[in-house]
Amino acid sequence: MDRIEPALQWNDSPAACLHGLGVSACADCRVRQISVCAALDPHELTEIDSLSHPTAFPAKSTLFTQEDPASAVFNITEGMVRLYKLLPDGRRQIVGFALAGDFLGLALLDRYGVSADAITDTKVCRFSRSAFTAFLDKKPHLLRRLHEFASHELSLAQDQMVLLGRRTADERIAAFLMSLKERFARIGHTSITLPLPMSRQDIADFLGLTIETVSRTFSKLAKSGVIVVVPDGVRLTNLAQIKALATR
Amino acid sequence: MDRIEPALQWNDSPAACLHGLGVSACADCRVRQISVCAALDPHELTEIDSLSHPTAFPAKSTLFTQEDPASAVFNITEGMVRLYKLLPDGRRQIVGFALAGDFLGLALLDRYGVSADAITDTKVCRFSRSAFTAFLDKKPHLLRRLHEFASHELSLAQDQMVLLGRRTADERIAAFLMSLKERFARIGHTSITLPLPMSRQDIADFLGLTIETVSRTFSKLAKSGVIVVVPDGVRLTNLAQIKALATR
DNA sequence: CGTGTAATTGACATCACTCAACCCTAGTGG
DNA sequence: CCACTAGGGTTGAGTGATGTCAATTACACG
Repeated sequence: MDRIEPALQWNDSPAACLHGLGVSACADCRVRQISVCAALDPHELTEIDSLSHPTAFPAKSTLFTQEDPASAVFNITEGMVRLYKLLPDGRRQIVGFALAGDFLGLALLDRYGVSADAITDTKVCRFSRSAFTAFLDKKPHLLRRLHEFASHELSLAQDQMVLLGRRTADERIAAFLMSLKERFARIGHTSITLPLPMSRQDIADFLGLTIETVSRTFSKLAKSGVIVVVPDGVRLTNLAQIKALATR
Repeated sequence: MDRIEPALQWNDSPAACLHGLGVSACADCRVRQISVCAALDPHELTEIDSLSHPTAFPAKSTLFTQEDPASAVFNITEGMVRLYKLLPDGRRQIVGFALAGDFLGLALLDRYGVSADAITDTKVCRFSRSAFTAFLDKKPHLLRRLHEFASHELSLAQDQMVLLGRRTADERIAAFLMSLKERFARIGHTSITLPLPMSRQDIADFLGLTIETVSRTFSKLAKSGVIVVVPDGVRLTNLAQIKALATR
């Protein structure tokens, strides 16, 4: 499932860099077609390849925090990342889960504004922000693609506002499962068994609930036969029902 | 305060168009410096001027709804607009209030995805989406500015997720007042008396609360001397306290 | 001076939260 | 091989912040 060219060895240490090993990552990048890079022609691909620093982050490591100066931007090629904001007293709101094909640092601002941790082992193409923006200045079609990505993010954020402001716990869980399922489908994972690599606490902090409410709601849905809770995931046994809950 | 050139007569009917009356709106546009148009040089300004359809929407009229094909984009020059999403059962989440200088239709998608109503009498520069995107294709620096606007919107949306997911009613109201005050300051209104042209129901639907909770919270803050509720607004008599509540 | 709409206030209900106990699994070390 | 531990997850009992329903007030408008 997670095919990696034998020559393409990813280092386990955080921020390990493969650039300069004679490995052409872009040429056989599995997420190229769905990432921002789809806007680039073969020649441009070799150009950006030379700017790219393939990097691996182990599970639970930090990509950046909300106060960090945004020195780099990231194209996720594998894994899952949580993006979140912390309040001074420790309350946390996860604003999104980023998957393969997603781009971090869209805003191109001086500070990230959100923190990002790898949930699973994660691989990214890292670019220095200055190099990336310089490249961007020469490639309006890439900027256009970046804008489309940002617009899509904004649209997801608006959906999440509806969820957080106006939906019940049941509906939040159902909508979460549906949207995650759709996102996994987009990157080629179409099983009705939905992997949930994040913790219950992560789900709670994404949905504006407590861990206990998340757990109880899973149990309730399981008892009514809509889902089956399995290790590190759920089977969506009654999709119609979940969809009904999610869009109600 | 709301200076209008005498020659620049705005029609009261919805979607009234002034283009072709020999009125050059851009030349003396009050929001040019803070809107997306700040990216344009004088020559480009005359170009976009010829694409612009100055339009007035009376209070309570609809600019567009979430299902509408996005045939136009809008630059708000005056007034206030609510942007919201409706669930099938009528629950509503306001995802933002748009003020002078804000741009509607940033995503450049086929559907708006959100609905927009004028709260006060509102004036906009309307552009057909096809004409605007065609213009955009020739002006990468305008696209860059549009992207900055979208990124800023995304950042606001993330802040709103924190508010909706993790803050108490008191904190939501305080944060709402602070952020609205800052936005009004940006467009030149710096008084400690903050106009609230939207209804309590609008505020409730923005903050994920009920109208009663909004009303009670205003009363509570007023009783503790932090604000004074006045017709169509509030006086922020203890800014430090409000800021403390808002950022806690 | 009535009428209608928005806002406020009060009384009560409820959904989700808090606090606490318990369970399950994986890892560790005897 | 099994006892022990630690961390994450589940479940239960009780509480509380916010929602619901209803009555009252304030204000704008004819």
